[in-house]
Amino acid sequence: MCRFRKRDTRVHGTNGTGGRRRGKNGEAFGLPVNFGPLAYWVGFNLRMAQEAAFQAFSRHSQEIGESPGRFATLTLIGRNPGISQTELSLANGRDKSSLTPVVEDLVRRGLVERKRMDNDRRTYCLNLTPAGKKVLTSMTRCARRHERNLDQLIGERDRKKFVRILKKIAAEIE
Amino acid sequence: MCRFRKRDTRVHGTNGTGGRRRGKNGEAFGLPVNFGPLAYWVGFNLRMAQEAAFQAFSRHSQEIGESPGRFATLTLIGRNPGISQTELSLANGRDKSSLTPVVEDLVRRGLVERKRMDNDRRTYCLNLTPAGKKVLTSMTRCARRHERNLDQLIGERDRKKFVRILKKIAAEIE
DNA sequence: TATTGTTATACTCTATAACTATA
DNA sequence: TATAGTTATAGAGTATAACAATA
Repeated sequence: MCRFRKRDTRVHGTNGTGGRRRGKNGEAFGLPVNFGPLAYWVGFNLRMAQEAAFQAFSRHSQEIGESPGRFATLTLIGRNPGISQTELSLANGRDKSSLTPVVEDLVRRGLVERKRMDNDRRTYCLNLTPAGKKVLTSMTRCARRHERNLDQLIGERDRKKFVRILKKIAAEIE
Repeated sequence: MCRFRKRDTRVHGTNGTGGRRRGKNGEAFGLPVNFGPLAYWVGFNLRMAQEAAFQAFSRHSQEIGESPGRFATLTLIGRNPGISQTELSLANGRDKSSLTPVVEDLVRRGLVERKRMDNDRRTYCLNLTPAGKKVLTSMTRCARRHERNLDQLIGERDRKKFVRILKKIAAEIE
């Protein structure tokens, strides 16, 4: 039988008395969910924060028809003219094969131009087209707005340290 | 023509002189990639840190044959005995349809038991089996190890504030 | 009519391995 | 042999919409 859901009773130990209340038709009354150790663990909260921030940025960037992933790619190409696909894939930590369809899409839409290197015909070098630069500019504007929102939540005083910790985790965890 | 990749020259403005050096066979010499504003933006660093931490935890939890996602699900069921699938999906912010195959898998492997509610035959209530509790225990041990690694990077002094900021982002961004 | 959970389906992002063309 | 990039393919994780059973 499973009529009521027992609440976690670690604090008071009133075994079996604290049921998840439901109406006579079984609907929950919004008894809060117990997250246990997830509530204070870094890993879980890191994931939740990242997902929320990513979704918010997704919504913003949808307005100009690009995805967050495209934004990082365009920025890296813009900042490193002539970068190769392998270098690019190393820079954002993905396999080169994952980059192929992305670059293909950017080329097809006229945002990126791809030329063979003169002295190594295996290698492509990537550059933004004028159209690509324009898209990058508006995505950057969009990202700055997003960053301002984040800054307001974090507070200017803590921001630097916060980013420093994030970098440290990215670089040094295992 | 695209023989050398021009380096971003914002600092010195030596237009065209700083090429990405390559050997005569075209291999790069490890000129560092310029990340531009990505280097200090919260959004990008949040993503990088989360991915690194997630992967590290994935490797740990693979040793006991579970994925990070399963861990959150098991914890929530363990902490909220009798929780329904809809409540569960709300608690970790996914659609209920995404939960179906997960719960199915956990039930099939004997970690979770699923019963219809007496007073609402539409609703399932979920509970851990003894086997499920055992798996949760070893996953929790594994997660605590991971958390200790993160704590070492963050530092005990900054940890609380760091988590507080993460929670704030997750709850309040947009 | 509304809600719980399932199904069918599809999309995004990613990786591995085998391949090609060049070196 | 080794490297740059492509292809074929697969897997994880997610969502939407239509649906059946129940309320």
